Amino acid sequence: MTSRPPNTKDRLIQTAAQLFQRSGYNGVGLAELLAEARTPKGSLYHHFPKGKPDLAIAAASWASDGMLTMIAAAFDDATDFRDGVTTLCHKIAKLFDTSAQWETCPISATLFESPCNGEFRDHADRLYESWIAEVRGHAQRFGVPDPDITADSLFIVMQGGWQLARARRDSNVLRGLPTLFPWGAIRHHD
Amino acid sequence: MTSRPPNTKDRLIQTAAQLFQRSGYNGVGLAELLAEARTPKGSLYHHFPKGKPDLAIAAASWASDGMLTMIAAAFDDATDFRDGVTTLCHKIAKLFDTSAQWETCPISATLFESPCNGEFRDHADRLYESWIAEVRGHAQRFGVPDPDITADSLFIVMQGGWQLARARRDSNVLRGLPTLFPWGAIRHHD
DNA sequence: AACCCTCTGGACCAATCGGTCTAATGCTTT
DNA sequence: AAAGCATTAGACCGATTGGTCCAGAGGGTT
Repeated sequence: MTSRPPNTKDRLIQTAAQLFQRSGYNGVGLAELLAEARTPKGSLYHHFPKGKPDLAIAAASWASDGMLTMIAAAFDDATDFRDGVTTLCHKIAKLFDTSAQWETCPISATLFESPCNGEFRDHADRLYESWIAEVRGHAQRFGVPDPDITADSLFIVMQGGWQLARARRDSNVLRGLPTLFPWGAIRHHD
Repeated sequence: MTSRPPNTKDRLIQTAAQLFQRSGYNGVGLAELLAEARTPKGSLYHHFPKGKPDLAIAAASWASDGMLTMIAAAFDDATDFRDGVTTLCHKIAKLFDTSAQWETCPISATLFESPCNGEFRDHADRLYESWIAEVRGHAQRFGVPDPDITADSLFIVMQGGWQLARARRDSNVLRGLPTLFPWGAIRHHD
């Protein structure tokens, strides 16, 4: 795991991301969160004046950045696009094994059961779209026939794969995803 | 939507399923739930002695049954397996349009952020597995080459597809899933 | 030293949480 | 009619929720 950052704000963000991913936005109380981060309540409302919602946005963004760099790392070292997909799936399978195996997608857990649905939803959409855009870029770079559909498909398969892996408690579901990925069948739908 | 059942217990189950799907298990208070179901608190604890967790299990089971009959209906009227997949995707796209478009998979929303993770998790796994088993049965009936992988794949693609559809607020993502589904590429992974 | 501003520490708050308990209300069976 | 059980109704409870507020600690700058 990442070591505990000395910076109070970052410590809040990271423990929030961690706890929200485990129990969801509404499943984590400020008391638990502050205890875990070893931070008094005053600091929270200094760094995040709007309180819990503010912190949730920041935590989701931080988690999203982690995923972005993981995607980038997988495709930067790849010989072709398919190779990148395979390493990404294995990286995520490892992440699945490392983390508690009942965790949800951090974005979904943090932002998709909010009280103020509007802002949270928009932010979640933007974060997801940034993942897809990152993949799409690499697909284009490797000359994949249909980068848009390809990037969407990878997102779909990874999200669903994580869900099934969690239900089965088996990270091999994730490792098997490249086999399932529709390499030949990619084409536009109306 | 389904009309409000006169039976108090069923009314509790159905409104619970509805609200949990919208806001998650921890996002719904008993006060809101009871008000929506027009039921006093005593009735809840009469029908569900263990309270909220009990009700959540029942609500998830009820929602799961709905999905099972939807799957069965899609494949019973189908000429072949692919046809069944297509109608199922269209049915779910319709469901997506009808329901509020920020809802999660009912099982996941109800059971995956619980306090008592053990029992909830096991129940969620069983419900998901029943969906997959239903699909697998139809795949076998239609002579699909690899029923296990096929059923798993459909689950993965639908779960991920729902997620992307929600992010994009576009049910056509779900309607396009059959195109994406790996019809030719299906084979075993080690 | 005096000042300023960022940040921390935690007491305190109303509101809501899930849950318990008991009285009253039916409906059924004798 | 009387008894008995299933169900409803809601007052009430301690614990916890997210949030406010302010006193003071800490570190620079002058």
